[in-house]
Order: sequence, then structure tokens, then C-alpha cells
Amino acid sequence: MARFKQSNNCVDCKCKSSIFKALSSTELDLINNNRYEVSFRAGEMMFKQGTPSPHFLCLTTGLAKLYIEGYGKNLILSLVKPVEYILGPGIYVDNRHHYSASAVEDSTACLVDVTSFKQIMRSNPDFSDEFIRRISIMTIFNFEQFISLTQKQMNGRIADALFYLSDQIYEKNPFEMTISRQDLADLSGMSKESAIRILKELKDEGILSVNGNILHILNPQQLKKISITG
Amino acid sequence: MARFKQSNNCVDCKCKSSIFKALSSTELDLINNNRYEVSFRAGEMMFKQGTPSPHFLCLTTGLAKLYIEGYGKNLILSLVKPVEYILGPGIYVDNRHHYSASAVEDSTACLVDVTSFKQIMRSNPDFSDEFIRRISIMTIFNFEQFISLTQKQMNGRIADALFYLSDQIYEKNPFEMTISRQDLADLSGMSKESAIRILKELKDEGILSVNGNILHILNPQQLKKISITG
DNA sequence: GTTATTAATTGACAAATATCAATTATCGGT
DNA sequence: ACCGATAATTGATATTTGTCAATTAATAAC
Repeated sequence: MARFKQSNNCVDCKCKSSIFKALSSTELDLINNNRYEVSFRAGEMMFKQGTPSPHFLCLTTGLAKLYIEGYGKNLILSLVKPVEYILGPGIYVDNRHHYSASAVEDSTACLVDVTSFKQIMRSNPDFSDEFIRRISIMTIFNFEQFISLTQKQMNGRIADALFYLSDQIYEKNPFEMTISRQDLADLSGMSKESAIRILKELKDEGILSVNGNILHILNPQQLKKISITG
Repeated sequence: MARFKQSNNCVDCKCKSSIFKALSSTELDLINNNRYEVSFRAGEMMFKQGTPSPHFLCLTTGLAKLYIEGYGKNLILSLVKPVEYILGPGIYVDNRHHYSASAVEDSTACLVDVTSFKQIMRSNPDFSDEFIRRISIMTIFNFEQFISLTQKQMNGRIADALFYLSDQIYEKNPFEMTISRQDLADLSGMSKESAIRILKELKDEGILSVNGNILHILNPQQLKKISITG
């Protein structure tokens, strides 16, 4: 289960460097007074699709996955690393979560009352602009994912997922893939067995090295080509 | 080609009933002074993915499709009917269109300067809240579509598309499908031939009647079942 | 350390879907 | 009403992908 603890305040927090940079100290105080800190173990669910959504979450350490629970399978929308906030579209619609979130690695997060958030959204246009900019970037990313998953074949989708992991999430090239093969499959819209098979193919072709969870993209040009040709 | 004409003003326009209801008359004047009206023939492109996006568009008559141009194929994100605005995520990111828009039926629209829009977004929290609410609804819809296209088989996807057309777009049950079979395929993420075949199957099973472009969902319960079982 | 449990892997096969080619129907412009 | 161009339809086939079952590897709990 999640463990609760109250820590120091928002004013000193590194989260400030993120979306909160536009906030005045008064506004930071408001956030600070309406939040609490939680930690999650790897595998724990942070919140579940369909449940009420009274907070937004700011991930301070660890790694989380956001995923839609579909018909028997999950679809991973994105991975979230520190320091990034998680705030779904339900906040302004029905106050429900429209996707679930789970900790992939041991994680800590701040939960902040949505009411305070919305209040600041209405009074601070810079913050509001920045927030809209961020959800717009997520939407654009969703579009790319949409095209990848609906129009590319499996090799192209895995290539896209590998670049996503290497470039956006772990930001290294030999990287330790802390998500499971099933997660990789859920991120690429295919069965776990297919994902594994394609990793193996890429390995056999010398494009990728696979040692357990340590992946190394050996030939990015070739992998990019696979991503484009689908 | 698109024909331009200046018409009466926003204050009397039925668009007011939509997102603009939160605007003061001063703000409506600002919009009114920074807009122009355009008409499009069926098939004409309204704007193209990748081009600069200096306006937002409010569809006043007709029907439009919003679609991502992928690798050889298109993916229709949504259909837009009057009175609805079209404003992509690029506005707050890179000032580019991230999808294309085309008129499916003869259409007219108002183009409004984005700068005026953003100005009002910053000064009118009610308007801003309403706008965020709307893009959130679109995001939620995209999620549903995402699940439909990535986790359901063709029958389920066509079922979803048929309900979308009947319930959301044409709002009738025997309805005239003004989009082409190719568009239906682009909306369901499959080849045109497959889309046609499934329409035929549904027809043979007595669930749907198909007479040219007049479609009639004869057995909604059964079709809903197909949607759910995938 | 040992064992129980879960994750990863592999192969064989079945199902779903796209592609290609060939017709047929439909529609806008004479 | 006729003609050319485009859209819709159909069938045959190849490709892609998932499913199932069996095995091996890795991990966590004792």
C-alpha cells in the first residue's frame, strides 16, 4: 500500500522548474497547503480509470505508466518520469480518471488538490497558457502514436517504441528497460509474444542488442528506416 | 477554390450559442473584427497538416473531416458539423496544423485570428475553462477511438463508426452517409474493401440496411453487442 | 539456498486483414 | 440521354498477427 508522508514545501521543490515556474509565492503556498506526498512500490496502482479524480499528481521520483484498460488488454498511453505532472482530461469534464496509472519503478509523488489548481488556472494566465501548451503537446504525441499504432506494421511500431524509450524516457542508448515485455507490447499495440519475436528479429539483424533488460540500439539509422517504412 | 465573403456580425451569429456564450460584447466585437467568412465546396481542403495555423475555424454550415495524413493512408480523427469550432493543438505549441481538414459537404466557415482568441483566453476565465473543457472532451473521445482502433477487430470498429455517424454526426437513424466508403474505412482504420465487406456482412445478417448511401441500423442491440465483443 | 511463482521465450497453427485485379455502379458535365 | 471519370463492389490470394501450448529463465518468499 501507498505510504503517506508530509515533506518540505513546494517553494524549494524541484517541481518548480516544471509547470510551476509561472506561479507566484502566494500561489505556491496555496498548492503547498493542499498537497500531500505519497510513495508507491513498483507495480502499485496510483489511480484507476473510472474513479473520481480529486487531485493531480506530480511525480517526484520513479517511473509511472499511464494506460487505458481496454477489452482484455491495456494500451499504454505514455510513461511519465520525474518531474512531470499527471492530470487527465476528466478534470474539466466529469472529474473521473480516463486512464489508470501504475508505478513501474518505486516512485514518490505529490498529490495536489484540483480545486486549488483550477483556481490558479483562472487567475494566472501565464500558468494557464503553459498548462494548455503542455496538454497540447500530449495531444500531438497521441496523434503520432495513433498513426504509429493504426498504420504501421509491428516492426515499425516496435521501432517507434524503442526510440521513445531510449530518447524520451531513459535518455540513454544502452538503456535498462524497466518496463516488462508485456508493457512494451501494450505500448506497441500487439501481443507480448509478437513483441518478443520482433526484438529477437532486430537482434538477429544486428540492429539491436538484447541482454535481458539491457537494450542497445546498435544501428539507429536502420531502425529509423524500419520506423518509417512501417 | 474557396470563396470569401464578409457577412453580418458575431453578435447575431448562432455560433454564440456554442463556445462563445461566455464572451462579453466587447470580446465578441474583437472576434468579429478579426474574422472573415469562407465557403468550401465538397472535397475542398480547408487546411493542410504541417502548414501554419494563424486562425481558428468555426464551421457554420456543411460537414468537415479532420484527418491525419499518415503513411499512404489517412486516419480520420473526427467529423465536424455546425456549429463547432476547429482549433488544433498546434496553436499553443508550434503554430502548425497537426491534422488536415476537408469539406465533406459544401460548407461555410468563419476564420478567426488566433491572436484575438488567445487574448480572450487570458482575460476571460469562463471562456478559458469552457475551451479547456472542450479540448478535454475531444481528448476523451480520442481515447475511446484509440481503444476501438487498436483493440477491436474490424466488425467492432465498423459498429463503433456506425454509431458515431448515427448518434453524433447525422443524429438520425436511417441516415444518409455523406462520407465515402473510403472515409468510413479511414475512420475505422482498415482498407476500403474491408469496410465494404463488413457493411455487406451486417446487411446479410439483417442488422443494417444498406441502400447506396442510406444506412439504417435495424438492430442496434445486436450492433452494440458487436461493438463490445470487438 | 530452495522452492513457488511469475515473466520470458519459442514453435506451430489459426484467424484476421490487406492487397491485387477485375467488374459494376454512380455521378457530373455535356 | 450519353460519356468519361470516379467510387463501389467482389473474389482470390498473400501477408500479418494473434492464440495456444510447452518450455525455460528469472525473481521473490521462505
